[in-house]
Amino acid sequence: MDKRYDPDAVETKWQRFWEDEKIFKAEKDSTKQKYYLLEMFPYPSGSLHMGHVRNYSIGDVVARFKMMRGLNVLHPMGWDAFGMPAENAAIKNRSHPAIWTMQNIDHMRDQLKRMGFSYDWDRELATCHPEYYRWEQWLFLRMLERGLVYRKKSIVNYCEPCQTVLANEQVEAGCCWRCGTPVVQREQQGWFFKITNYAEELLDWCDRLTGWPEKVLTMQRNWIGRSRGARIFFDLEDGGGSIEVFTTRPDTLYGATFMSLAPEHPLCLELSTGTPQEKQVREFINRVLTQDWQSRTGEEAEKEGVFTGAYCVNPLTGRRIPVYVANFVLYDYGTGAVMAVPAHDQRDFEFARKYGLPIVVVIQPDGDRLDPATMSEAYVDQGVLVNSGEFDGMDNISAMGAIAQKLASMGKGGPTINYRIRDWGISRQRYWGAPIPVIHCPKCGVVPVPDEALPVVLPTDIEFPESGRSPLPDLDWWVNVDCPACGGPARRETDTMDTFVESSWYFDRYACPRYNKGMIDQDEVDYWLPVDQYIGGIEHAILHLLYSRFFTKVLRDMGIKKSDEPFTNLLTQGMVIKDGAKMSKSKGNVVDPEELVSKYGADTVRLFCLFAAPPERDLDWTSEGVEGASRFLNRVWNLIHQFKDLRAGQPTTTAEGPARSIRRLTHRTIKKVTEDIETRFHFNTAVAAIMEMTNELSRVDPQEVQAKPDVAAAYLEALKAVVVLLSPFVPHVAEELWEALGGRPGMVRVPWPTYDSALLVQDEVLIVVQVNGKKRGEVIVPADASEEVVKKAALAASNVQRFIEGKTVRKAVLVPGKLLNLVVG
RNA sequence: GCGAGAGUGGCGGAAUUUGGUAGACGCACCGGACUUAGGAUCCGGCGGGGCAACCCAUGGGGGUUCGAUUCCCCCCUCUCGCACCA
Repeated sequence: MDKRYDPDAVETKWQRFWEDEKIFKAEKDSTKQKYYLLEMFPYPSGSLHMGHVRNYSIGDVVARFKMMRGLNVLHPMGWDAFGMPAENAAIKNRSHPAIWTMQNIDHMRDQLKRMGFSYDWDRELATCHPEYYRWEQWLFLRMLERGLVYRKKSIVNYCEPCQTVLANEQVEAGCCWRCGTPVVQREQQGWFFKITNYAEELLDWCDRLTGWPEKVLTMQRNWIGRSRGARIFFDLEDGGGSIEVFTTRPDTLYGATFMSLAPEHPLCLELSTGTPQEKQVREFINRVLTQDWQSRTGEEAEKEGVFTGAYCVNPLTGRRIPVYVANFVLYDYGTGAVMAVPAHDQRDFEFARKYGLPIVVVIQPDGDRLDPATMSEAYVDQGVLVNSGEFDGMDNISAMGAIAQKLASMGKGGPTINYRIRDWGISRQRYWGAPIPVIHCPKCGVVPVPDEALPVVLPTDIEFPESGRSPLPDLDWWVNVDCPACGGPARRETDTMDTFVESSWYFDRYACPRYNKGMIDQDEVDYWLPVDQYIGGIEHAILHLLYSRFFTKVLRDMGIKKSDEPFTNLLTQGMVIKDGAKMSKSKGNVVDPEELVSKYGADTVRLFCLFAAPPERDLDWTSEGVEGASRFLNRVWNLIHQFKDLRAGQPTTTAEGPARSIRRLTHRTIKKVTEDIETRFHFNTAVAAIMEMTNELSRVDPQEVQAKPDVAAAYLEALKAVVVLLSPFVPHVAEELWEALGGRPGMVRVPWPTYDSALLVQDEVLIVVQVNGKKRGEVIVPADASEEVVKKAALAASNVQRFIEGKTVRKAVLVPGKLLNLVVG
């Protein structure tokens, strides 16, 4: 394979070598600094797409680079193997989700291997394997013991086509994150993880995740949504308890003139039942609750409501205020009830105007007097309190605290912090997922499956029903069990866990994938975790990344993991675009990686992915660009083969001349490539620098290389550098060329080159001469020339003279080694 | 509406970290060489205007500076995220 570059032969050869030699096997070694590099594991959908190839190519550069830097690198791969597409495919092909999944895994594993990624395949795991999810079930039971799991009846998001409940995080703009169908609300029993217990910590740590993109942190902060305010109890007029509200504006309490409840709020019906309002309230609630999400919350949605017939009492004014049901109040947020202050909240203002409710101004802006009768919108800014009893005259910011304190002393509420984040609903009425390990006993209630009975294996000996409905509830032999507590007849839980549960801790399991004495081998996890660099798509900015952070904190608090956070650094890569749109089957613009690899080889495909754009940006796919990458590799191949028999000693040159220029080029490029990879992940500019270097090397006269020993030595050093610098990007062809140059196979064991800064300095430098900031000439001066010397040379340049003729040089600004600006006037 | 990011040749993108020759590298295109042939390869050109000296040019407008793609202010456009959050 000497003459022509044959990617297929080269790649097969080296992939076999890496596998045979177990080059990428990672082992704990406390004497070495570890580096845990992780890319988000794929869902085994059938075959690799370009997004995967890009993600994993980026990761592979980092992995190989860190290996060459001498770090002990853990770079694992596995499968996010539970999930709905498997069920859909099973229905379509009259097959079984497990078979479909396993076939896909086999195919995609081959594809990954064909790409030459540096994974330690001995650590491969699949989340649908009972030996994986048994520990997830084990953790579920521990969380249950610690009160971090609970079951409740609640109004949940339900996706009809997917026939399952969705967590809040899994609803995007009112639609299912997976299939895009609008979700409907449903009341249902389900299991929840108490992520709200960690809301505060999850938020606080956002400030300490300095290795994460600000964009992702902002999204997480908004999702958690902390707001400072007060809780306030409004007693119901007719005895019978009170309505609790949360408000960020306790300073406006004296202006609260009515109360608004979310239609889902149980009090709506409770309060109206038996009153003349009952019928109207029922009709209103029914209408709102059956409305789809779009029309209820869309921009044009009008604020509407109905009086419930009940009154409650403003705790500070003692005034009775009517209780309304209002369509714009969210049951999910705060307490599902809002004190309405029409003068100082735009929604309440509109609502009050519509239904003729009183508007009381309690905040007056500086130098203005608001009049409820003439106001055209709510006043929401700062001001001084009026109509507020003892608080009159106080600025509203101070009043927030003062009023909250007053409420606390009255036992009617007090200062509080509210979070937007809800608990994580993990129940899924689906088959292809990890069974929730509990048993329902008519006598004992919910009984945990005993640890020794784990795993609760998902029965695979089933006929998958065409309806798509989970077969589990109908599997009598599986469902009917003896209660572990009383021994009486009982039923298994038939909900399975949200598949995001599996992906919330797989990175821990990679540290000890075959450990069978527990979920986590602490020694291994303490050594490898946290993940030093995580790489994946931005689409997981909230879901997966937030859940994983939560799990890490739970495991830490259980004492089985030390890290506070799972991922120290996060890189979110852009999408792969073609013809201006994301690659998708429906758009018909998909490019199949497998076809490309068989046409050009994996190295070319990898190189293009890395060269065409920096990782965080979208990558515009062009077939011409791939051709370009392929051409470059051919040029490198030919260049190396032209000189592979060159024999030369160690380069030692220091005197100016061709050898010195070549060495300067080499060391300049080493510096550039190293910095681009290490500090910025700017692989596109790193590759560009190597291209520039090879371009310059091919311009050197081969006869001169052969004839002069010092040039030959410098040239050989340069060629080796090109190959080494390229090796993280295009590892197969690099190994082949390295071997041709007499190097030992296994380039990740070759130390990454360092540059000699002494070689970067030049004896003579080019100084750009500007006159009044515009370039007027260049001069070459000795590198150590004084300002006087440079100035003299500059003034002597003929073009410069034209621009200063007849004028005085008022000032000269010298940027050493670069530029001289003459200010004339 | 709010928040974040981005606007540079025909295209993808450099230079923004530290203000210092704008357009690296690649693609496309044009010309040439080799050739029976070239869609292979190699060499050269390639922001716009001008014969040239030069002038203009980094979304638009202002500002700071000897000097601004880079810093500051205003505006426009695009992308992404959130969107009645009380």
